[in-house]
Amino acid sequence: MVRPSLTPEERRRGEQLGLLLRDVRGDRSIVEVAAAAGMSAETLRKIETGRIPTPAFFTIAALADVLGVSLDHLALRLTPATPA
Amino acid sequence: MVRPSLTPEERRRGEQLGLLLRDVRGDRSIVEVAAAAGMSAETLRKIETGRIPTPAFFTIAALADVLGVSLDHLALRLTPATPA
DNA sequence: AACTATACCGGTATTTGTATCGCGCTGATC
DNA sequence: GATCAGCGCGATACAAATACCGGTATAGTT
Repeated sequence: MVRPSLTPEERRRGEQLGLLLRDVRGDRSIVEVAAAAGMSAETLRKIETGRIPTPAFFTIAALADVLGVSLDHLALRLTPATPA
Repeated sequence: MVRPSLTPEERRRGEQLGLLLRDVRGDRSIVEVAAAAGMSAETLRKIETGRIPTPAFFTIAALADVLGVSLDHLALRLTPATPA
């Protein structure tokens, strides 16, 4: 009747997204990228380390824009099972 | 020093996303699409009507997948000013 | 050694996302 | 005209997203 806790799989998915984003960031600093995407460095750090497993759509969109990656590219690599 | 409230622009952006999604849904029922995307009909309804201005990334990704639209397609039409 | 920059983590605070329930409305069918 | 299904909204409940602060660690510079 309320919002259920995130499943381990959802958390894993968040980790994957984080790893992917971190990889794409490359040498650029967290502070720089976060500022460019209009978010705090803490938030970006948590996203990259998977401690924010289900970030907001526009947050990821801004990041993808700054990092020069396609959203579809990100999503495709992260739609694991999604069974039934 | 805490999480600030959403700006009117962010809310407008959420409305735009909702309109876009509703448009793409076309004739299919909310119930059907929501079920296919793994979410409740209420949630989809709120997203479409802009009452959830900043939905989760994976939620939109699942919807985009079900509706057969590109995430980049959605994001591009919604990155309004984002100046400086 | 002191300083600086970058990164990580834990805690705290507030807003938002998501789910369920209940009520009202409309349209179709009986 | 009563019933039923589907859509919409408001209220309620809890978990999560995001931001800021303080502390810690590591590496590079002077």
